Amino acid sequence: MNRLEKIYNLLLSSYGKQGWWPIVSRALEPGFDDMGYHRGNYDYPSSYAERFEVAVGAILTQNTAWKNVERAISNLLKDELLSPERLLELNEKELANLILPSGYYNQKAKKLKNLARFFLGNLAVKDGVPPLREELLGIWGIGYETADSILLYGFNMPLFPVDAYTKRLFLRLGIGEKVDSENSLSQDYERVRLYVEDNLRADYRVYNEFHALIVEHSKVHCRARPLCEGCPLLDMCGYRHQDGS
DNA sequence: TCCCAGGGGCCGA
DNA sequence: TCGGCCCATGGG
Repeated sequence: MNRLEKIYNLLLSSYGKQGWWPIVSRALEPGFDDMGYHRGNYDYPSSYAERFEVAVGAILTQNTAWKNVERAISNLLKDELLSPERLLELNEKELANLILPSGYYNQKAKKLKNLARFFLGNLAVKDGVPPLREELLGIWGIGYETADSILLYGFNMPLFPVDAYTKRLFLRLGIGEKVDSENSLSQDYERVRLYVEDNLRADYRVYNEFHALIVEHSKVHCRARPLCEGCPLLDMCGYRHQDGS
């Protein structure tokens, strides 16, 4: 077992399966909890509408707490606006107003419009065929992490999204040669992504859980101001924590 | 009051 | 290429 597999197993046994990606439109349905997290079924998303919802969420959650994203998505669902066709019928101001709780609403309104145009213009996506990563990256408003999140969580492609949490965690664990910055640089991004994909089984369910587990771990223990007491990775972490433990 | 949150684009050096 | 800045609401 390599180091990354060990970390994965420790996080999984500590926090359990995370049930990502939450599908707000299915909250409280059988197999989903009140937030839309599934209960161990990786066959979701299973429809065009659900894949689009994942992609919308991936944009709305950029540098934003999911709770606020949930509010924005609920606003769209309430008026049955969560489809490429309906989103494009809105003008940017109307859309911005609906997604206001997610922050950056003017930028994100533009991004969602671009996303909707892409979904409408790509017939294969309608049948569940994943778009090319390069296609997504060509859309204004979709960067590396958002593209990989859409492909992993929306289309079950084995790509590992690298977020700020991952870089911070790896930095503290001393993983990787030159993960020396918490800033998002494209070279750093690809280096970390390939490192994970080279060291974990190429299984979308593994990447799904690992990314979600890192987010959870980063909220509970490996926060900006770390809470090292009780950290499941403490034994293998070289980070000098300041809580005296 | 300040920090942080499941980033990305733009611009000047 | 890179560093700095902008975008913005909401919770702790």
